[in-house]
Amino acid sequence: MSQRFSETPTPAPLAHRAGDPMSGCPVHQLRGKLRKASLRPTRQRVALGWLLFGKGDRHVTAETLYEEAVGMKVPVSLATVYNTLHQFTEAGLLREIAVDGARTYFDTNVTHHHHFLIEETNALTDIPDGALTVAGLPDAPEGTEIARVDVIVRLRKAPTRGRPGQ
Amino acid sequence: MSQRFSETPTPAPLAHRAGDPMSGCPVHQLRGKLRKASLRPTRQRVALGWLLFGKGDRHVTAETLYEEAVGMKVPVSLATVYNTLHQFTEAGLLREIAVDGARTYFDTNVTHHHHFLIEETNALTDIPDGALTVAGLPDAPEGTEIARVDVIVRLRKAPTRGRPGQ
DNA sequence: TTAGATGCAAATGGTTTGCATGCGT
DNA sequence: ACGCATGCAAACCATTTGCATCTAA
Repeated sequence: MSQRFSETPTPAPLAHRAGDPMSGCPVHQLRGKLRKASLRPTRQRVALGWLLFGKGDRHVTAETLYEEAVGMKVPVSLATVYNTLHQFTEAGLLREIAVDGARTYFDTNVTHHHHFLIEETNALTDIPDGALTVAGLPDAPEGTEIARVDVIVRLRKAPTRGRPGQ
Repeated sequence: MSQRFSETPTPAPLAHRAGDPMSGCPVHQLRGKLRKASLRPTRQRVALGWLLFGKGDRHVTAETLYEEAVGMKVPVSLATVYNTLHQFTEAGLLREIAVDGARTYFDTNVTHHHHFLIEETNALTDIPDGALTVAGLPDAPEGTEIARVDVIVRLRKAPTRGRPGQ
């Protein structure tokens, strides 16, 4: 829900009004964001950025975002979506998450947090920050340091109780 | 290090002497294991089982195991390795782990435990059981229950200190 | 103008699948 | 002998890459 652009000084975050990705002032913020990351604010990068950062925390795959862009009449190719997602990730604007062997997810929430994974649909959700902590981490093997701790809570449909299982 | 065949009544686990996968009595245990899982103890299943369970806890990929088998002169095809790994997993003899978007790992340690992932080499290690615990799990979204909690501790090479970084 | 970005299509790499043959029971 | 298991090669799918074209600066 809350935006987490820890680096954006401007009080108003990106969300402005949904609609034409090219209108309004938030686009300027976006262009700034991109510039700061040494990424030219091209048409497709701005459009994808708009889709990604314009409506709160999201978990997308390349395919997902591509179809969304196509649906919004944004002219972009799948290859560019992949490129852009990776460039955004390198720039720290996105976080890459690999939970199942197949798809790769990108999370617009780059703060430290963990995830629910609904096993049936492969849907990914943020675990509300706060409570969850990992205790008793053993020390990293020598010569290494801990880069990150990822917790995936795998959810399955609860056992048939009131309603018939599907 | 320790074997974890909680269901095997025999005191001596599988390890016997490394060498011909077809010799000795441990093979009988293996055949029994397979039978119990309704898997015909065929030459390649027994051989792969031997490779997997004959030397303590392991993390393999299909490719890894395939090459090991080929190296041991075990006649097996890659497709069969994939099949076998999945069948063993369904039978509860292996645990499947997806940490990066690419390969899938299989862990011979099916007890509840977590993993180190060395980012540079993509090597996977068990985190010594015990200390590590996850606290403050939020309740699962309605209609779902927690199937499993996976913790991946990503390690990166420690910052250059004594010796030059590579 | 010019370096960098995009689009397309072909290449890649891990994994799966179909079907003829082989082997455990 | 029967039927599942195996092997091979082709199919698959997400992702990457090469290269010609385009575009932001």
